[in-house]
Amino acid sequence: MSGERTPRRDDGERRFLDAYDPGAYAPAAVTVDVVALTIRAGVPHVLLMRRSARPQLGWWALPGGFVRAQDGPDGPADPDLPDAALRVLSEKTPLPTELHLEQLGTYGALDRDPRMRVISVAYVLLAPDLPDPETDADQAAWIPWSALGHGDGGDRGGRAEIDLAFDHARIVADAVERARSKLEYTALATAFLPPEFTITALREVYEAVWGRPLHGANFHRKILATPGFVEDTGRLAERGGPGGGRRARLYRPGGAAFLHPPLLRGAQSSPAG
Amino acid sequence: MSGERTPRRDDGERRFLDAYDPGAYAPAAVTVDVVALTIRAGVPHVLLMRRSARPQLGWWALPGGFVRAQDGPDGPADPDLPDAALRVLSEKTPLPTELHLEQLGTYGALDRDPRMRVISVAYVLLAPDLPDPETDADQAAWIPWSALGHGDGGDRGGRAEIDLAFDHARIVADAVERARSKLEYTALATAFLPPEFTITALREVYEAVWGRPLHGANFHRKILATPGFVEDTGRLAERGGPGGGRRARLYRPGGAAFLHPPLLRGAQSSPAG
DNA sequence: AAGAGAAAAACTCACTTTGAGAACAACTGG
DNA sequence: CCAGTTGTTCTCAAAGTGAGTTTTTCTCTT
Repeated sequence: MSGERTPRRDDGERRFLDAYDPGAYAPAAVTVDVVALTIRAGVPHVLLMRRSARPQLGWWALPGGFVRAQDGPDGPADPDLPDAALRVLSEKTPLPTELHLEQLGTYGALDRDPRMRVISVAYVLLAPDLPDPETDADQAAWIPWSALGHGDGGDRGGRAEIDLAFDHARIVADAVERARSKLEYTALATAFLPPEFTITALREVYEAVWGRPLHGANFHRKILATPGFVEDTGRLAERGGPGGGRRARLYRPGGAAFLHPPLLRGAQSSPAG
Repeated sequence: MSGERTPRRDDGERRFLDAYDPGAYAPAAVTVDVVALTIRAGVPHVLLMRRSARPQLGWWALPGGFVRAQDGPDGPADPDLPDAALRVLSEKTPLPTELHLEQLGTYGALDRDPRMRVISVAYVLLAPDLPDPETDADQAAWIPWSALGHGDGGDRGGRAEIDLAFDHARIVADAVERARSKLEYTALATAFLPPEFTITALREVYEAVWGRPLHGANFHRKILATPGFVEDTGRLAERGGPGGGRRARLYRPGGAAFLHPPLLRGAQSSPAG
């Protein structure tokens, strides 16, 4: 059992905490930045905002803001970092009901913000096609990855057309790589889709994120052979394709979080020779 | 090209920065905690320290400390977070020349430290068998994972004998899971070994971290078939096993960071039937 | 020096998974 | 009804994996 070598909190502890002065340390500003990813018409996009304040006024940047460490005039403290990420993002764009949020990493280089030492905790949000942000008109927009230099799967030679503020280009690059590799080992691709979807729609998510075509028949076989990835609803899509075609079966996400075995991007290749 | 929609820094920017007051935000304390992992005699260990200050005086905890946001009386500012992690750890134990350091995640729940809002950036450090910390005698020690409830590969039913301070048990659990999954997809196992090693030593790393035996012959075949995992030195180990046995070939880490295809823990199974 | 036992490395074989393409089924639009 | 399109199933060769056996080369003992 526990407890023998691990003392419990006692009166001395309580007295210490009452007398503690939280001002006696070198502080830093802590922010959260959110890399919101979605897929629109088969093309992966990231949500960016034009900075409306200095520094780097007018540059494209990730939505973000300061973590509320304590209760204050702006509102109550953020209970945890994911709460801060969702709060900050919801202040800029409406949030979908279904979403996946995960921590990406924390960036804290001395010179990453010219104002002061800023430690930024970055989050990745995956969501089905979201409405255009209605707040602030063209101050926020969904930008295709390709405009940031992440066009193809290997990021080979892609040059960015848009420069981002601070070190946000690096953060977006890390988020894109995170999404690409997570699709290999987890069932996360369904986070980009509505509650019910076809295998073809699922394949198009993989193709969009990885930036290359997959073999439809093999993909189909693999998905159905992976336990817990998808679950058959028993129903069919309303219509076939616009130019004809069989109606596709509808699936919903299965319970599995991880894929065993994984769906490797290095292995599966294009149908075109 | 860039620049058309992205204004460059101008005089207004410079004037803004000169007038900026860094005190006008709600601060939080930022710390780094390091989960140092190594393998001693086939058993994975983590470096823990007994807290010598309140709160939770006397409890086992991860080595850590405050990030130096700016230059101050204690020393110069940490240029980046990894620098802070290495500085903090080197203050408590000698560092090896070869090591792997990667960010694990950031923990910032409101109540994780009773003193104040503390945002902690956790790092994982993998290193070959390190000497015992000589500073402070029994204030720091290498503790086997099993004492923390991470004995077997699946963490099924393992109960911790040692409770950790704050949320450090959770951080260690995340680090252990990170190490276990990284061994599947990367060549990181060599970070636990000296510059030259045998395939058997490499297999023992996997067995220690995953907590289960692997099939030696298949492991051998798989390692040699994975391009860039290891590189033959052409030399042999000094001696065979203590009770006889062929001398093993010596390898060094290959250039590859990722394994294609991966070495899955779910797939490979024990030789005993 | 010879032989028993031990460890590393190579080999065998059945089974599974994968890549590539062909075939079949079910639909749309004319 | 027909041509074209899309979803689904099937086939087959190649590659990879799990399990066990065999061969090689050591150490230790007698």
